[in-house]
Amino acid sequence: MPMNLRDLRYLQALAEEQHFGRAARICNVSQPTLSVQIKKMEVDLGVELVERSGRTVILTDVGQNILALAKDALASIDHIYSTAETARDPYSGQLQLGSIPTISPYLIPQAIRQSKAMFPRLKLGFLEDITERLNEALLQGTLDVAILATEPEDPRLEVINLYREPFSVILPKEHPLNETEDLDVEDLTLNELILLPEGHCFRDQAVDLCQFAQPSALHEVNVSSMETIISLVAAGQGISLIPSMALGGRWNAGDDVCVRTLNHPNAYRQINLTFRKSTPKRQLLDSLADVILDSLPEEMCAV
Amino acid sequence: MPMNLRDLRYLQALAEEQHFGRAARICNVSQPTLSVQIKKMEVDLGVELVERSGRTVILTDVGQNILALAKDALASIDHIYSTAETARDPYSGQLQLGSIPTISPYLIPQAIRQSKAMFPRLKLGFLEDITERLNEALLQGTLDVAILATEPEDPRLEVINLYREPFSVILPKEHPLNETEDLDVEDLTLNELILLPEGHCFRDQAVDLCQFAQPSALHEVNVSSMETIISLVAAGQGISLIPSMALGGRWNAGDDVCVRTLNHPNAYRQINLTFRKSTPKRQLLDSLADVILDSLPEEMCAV
DNA sequence: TGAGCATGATAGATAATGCCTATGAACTTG
DNA sequence: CAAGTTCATAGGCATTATCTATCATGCTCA
Repeated sequence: MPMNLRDLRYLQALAEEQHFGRAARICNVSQPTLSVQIKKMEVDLGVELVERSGRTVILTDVGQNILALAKDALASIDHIYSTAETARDPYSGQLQLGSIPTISPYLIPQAIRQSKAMFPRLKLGFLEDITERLNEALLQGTLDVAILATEPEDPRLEVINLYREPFSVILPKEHPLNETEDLDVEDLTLNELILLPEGHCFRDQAVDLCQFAQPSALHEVNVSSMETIISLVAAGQGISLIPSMALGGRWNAGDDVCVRTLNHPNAYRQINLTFRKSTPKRQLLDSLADVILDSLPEEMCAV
Repeated sequence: MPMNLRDLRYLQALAEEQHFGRAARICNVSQPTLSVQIKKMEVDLGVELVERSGRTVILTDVGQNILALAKDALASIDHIYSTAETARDPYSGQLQLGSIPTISPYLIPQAIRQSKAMFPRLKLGFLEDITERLNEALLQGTLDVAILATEPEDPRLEVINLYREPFSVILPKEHPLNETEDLDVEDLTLNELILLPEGHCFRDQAVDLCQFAQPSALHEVNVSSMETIISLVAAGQGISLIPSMALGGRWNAGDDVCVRTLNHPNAYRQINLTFRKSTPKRQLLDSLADVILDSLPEEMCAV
């Protein structure tokens, strides 16, 4: 009586529910069935997987370790089914797409609309989060692809380049810098600059670009969207760097903010699709890249 | 009829043998059994896994992809059993140990002898190769631990520091440099130096240390062991850098070579144990590190 | 303290699944 | 074209998972 994938699912459910009856219901089997199978695993492996002492069912240390491996195995199995589905029709199945907050509002709506038109059989899921957590989700398999502005560090990940997005400086209407001809990085002073909080890759890139002596002395503003920052600038609270697409159409709008370009060769970020090298959806992702590039505004230059 | 771990093993055997009958024999089942189960997988997944056309059985593209995932799943299952065994007795089971050529001859024999004494229930396997392939084997799960002189790049790997091993310069008996008081890095000239070929981390570290303007102009010698290099130096063919342990007892031996220390703060390498963060054998590895340190010659300083 | 309830373990019957032997079909080869 | 390989199919058998019913344990609260 060797171990079985079903048993691993039972173990996973039991760990989540901490309750034999509920776990069994989730697995659509009776409680004795689940109890017997767990017991069988314990005999087979020669270790105790769950502590039945007291009211709550808890996994033992070994149980925890084995559960982690069980999840790996089950993830591989899920990938097998997903691979098969993708092979039957590369443009069908599930695709979980992630994106960072400084990209999603300006790119995702159109991209999703276009994708639905181009890939009608595809079930598209979406998740917004910061780069670090999106990378984790990619590696874990929760996500199939993410739109990011940084190169992946993990060797299991790969990219398709999409486009370069220039950085723009935004200033209040009445700001003295509006008089200067060419706007330089040195003109952006540390105590005027409003940036997104830690964790956002755009903040790191802006700080990198400006090469502040004491970046830790930056005025902290706890905002979570570029839109809020634009409002703050419009209200005369400071100046900011923003990715060009966050401007929407406001290139020289009659708003309360002025938009200026920055005189620096590295004042841009490279946007790309990041995904697992081992993904079976490579063909779909190539097409997705095309679709995204098609939905770009004129100002962005594909690279 | 959901997929089964046994089915995955059948698929693996079939891919290896490219023959239903032989694959079945390896799996200890009859040929029809294997045929039926493969067929069932194909129906379940809705894709063709093997091409039966002609004399040879070949996996389809999808089959190849799915096989790779199947191997991942099976590896996780193996790890589950290994984890259970390790939990029953941390000092039992299998341990696959790897090491690079510039370490193994001087460390492994004693280390293995001591380990066998300290962990009598442990089945110890050994593999010598260059760093790159050992790292791959670690990630793939073929290897449990490797003794390396470089920090791992992959985030899934972790280290236990063992000791610092100084570099020594070896010179022929009659070499002019034997007259100089303090031996400096600059004294080692590019056209005299004999190093191991590309791929050996010790070569890279030696080149790094010397900071040659044109490292590509190095005189190439296709030797595969430090011992050969020592012989070449003894024969007056050049000079070399070697890790101290490669000297054995020959610190100031009556050989044909002179051993000198190098006047440079970075003239050493950090030796450590590298292993998967997720290993269940952490406790054993900590003990193994102690055993290895105990078996070191006096000159090495544990760090 | 003891009845009642919740929870997991056990037992025996039943259904599903995988396996084997025997045999058939297709293709290769001499 | 006949013989030999090789894989697929069929039908019976054995194993295994599952179910319902029931028991054992321990907690809760009057």
